[in-house]
Amino acid sequence: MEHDTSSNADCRERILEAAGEIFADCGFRGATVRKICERAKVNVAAINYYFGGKEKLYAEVLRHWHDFATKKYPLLFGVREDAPVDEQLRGFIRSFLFRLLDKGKPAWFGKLMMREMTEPTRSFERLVKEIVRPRDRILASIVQKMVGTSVSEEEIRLCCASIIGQCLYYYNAMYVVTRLYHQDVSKPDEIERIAEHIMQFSLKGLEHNSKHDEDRTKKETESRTSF
Amino acid sequence: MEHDTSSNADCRERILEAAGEIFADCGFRGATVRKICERAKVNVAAINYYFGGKEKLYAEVLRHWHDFATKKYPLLFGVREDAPVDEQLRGFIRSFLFRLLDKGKPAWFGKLMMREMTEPTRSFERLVKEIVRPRDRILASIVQKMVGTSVSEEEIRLCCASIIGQCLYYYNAMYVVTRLYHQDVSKPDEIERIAEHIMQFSLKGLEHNSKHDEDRTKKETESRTSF
DNA sequence: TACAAATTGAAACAACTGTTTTAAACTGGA
DNA sequence: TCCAGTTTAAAACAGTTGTTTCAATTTGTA
Repeated sequence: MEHDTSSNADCRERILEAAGEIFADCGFRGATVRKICERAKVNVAAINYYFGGKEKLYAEVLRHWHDFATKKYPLLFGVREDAPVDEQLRGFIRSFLFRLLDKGKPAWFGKLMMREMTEPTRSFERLVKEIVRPRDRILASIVQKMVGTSVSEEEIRLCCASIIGQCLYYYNAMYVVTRLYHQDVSKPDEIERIAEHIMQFSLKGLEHNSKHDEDRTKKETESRTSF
Repeated sequence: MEHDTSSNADCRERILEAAGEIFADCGFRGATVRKICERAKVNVAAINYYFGGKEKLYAEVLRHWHDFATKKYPLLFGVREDAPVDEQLRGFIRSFLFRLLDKGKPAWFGKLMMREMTEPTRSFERLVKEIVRPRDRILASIVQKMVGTSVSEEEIRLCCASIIGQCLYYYNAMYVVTRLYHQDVSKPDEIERIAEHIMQFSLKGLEHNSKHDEDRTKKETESRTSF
């Protein structure tokens, strides 16, 4: 029979589960097929049999756990698109943080994405096109609504970067935060507190731009690349 | 002769140079002794002869390039400790960004540090104690001066995280920024622009927290806007 | 010059990598 | 029951890893 997309749920599922954890923990290169197979309790040949190789398994893992993450934490955390922009931004930040910091399966995809950003594999291009860019567009449109139309494209990009950067920090520097402050950033209460701080910090950061735009337009017009 | 700390400058130096680049590019696990030796134009046995193994070489590389980075980009970018706190913060941000984004050797240590944070090696503990914690203390004291004494330790930590997070973003998401906006974040002009944005964004973010402190009009007159 | 120590070079080592092979075990329909 | 087709299992494969061995070469010094 065809062993392409959706048969042999048992073994296949077990491999996807084990691979999700191992890839998230060790990265693509650091994860070994033997480690994955041991955790999934299957023979080393199973990965090649079901997925056709380590790389194709990795691509499947990305797909599988992205669906899972999207289902558990929608992009705006359930906030409706016609809600006040402030609420939309808060939803975005909370979703982004929970996807990265929540314990276990929900965070697997976030970790994989993070690894793709710092050391891309062959899946990078697809991920940027299908996942990063759409999300970036949504955040940019939220920011745009908050700062007004007189702010340049580039400054909106910088503001988006400031927001995303604050969120990513808690994942990237997780070991440091733990070591330095003995703070567990994966507890839901803590995530909520962090989210609210980033929300308030960014609200003020954005407000600045919306009031000052006329002073700085002369400096930025040179490098404006609108589409 | 003793081949312990500072002899055989030629071969040793060449290995440190090559290893700095390869480790920064590929990480500890990703870098192979053969790749390093090939670039350094030495035999594969040289690393074990001069440093006693890959791991000890790595520790030496961290030491060596940290000294280099500190010399080229001091912690506050040359701003004196008695300068206005705003200037100190600006110096800190510029130093942090240039250390990460500047091209070639100056960035090697920043990249190695970043890798240590996301996937620690045996050098992690020492780096946190000797480098991360002191730097964190300096930033915290700057932030403390800016927001006043009535702000809790935890809120200062959150603010420091927001500042560092914004800086780290441009390194961690470098591939994404390049792909998404075709923007080269390693050009000095661009780094300066990013630094100034983070400076302004953070100034407002901090101001929010110190809203209840009234006595802070002396050094920030240039950037007072809303409220 | 002579000689012991330091350095280099090529080959080999054992451990580990992803993948393939080969055969045995299982499965479900005739 | 039988038996093709599917799935599992163990072993082996070729390639790479960090490290070691050991002889050849270079170096410093008396």
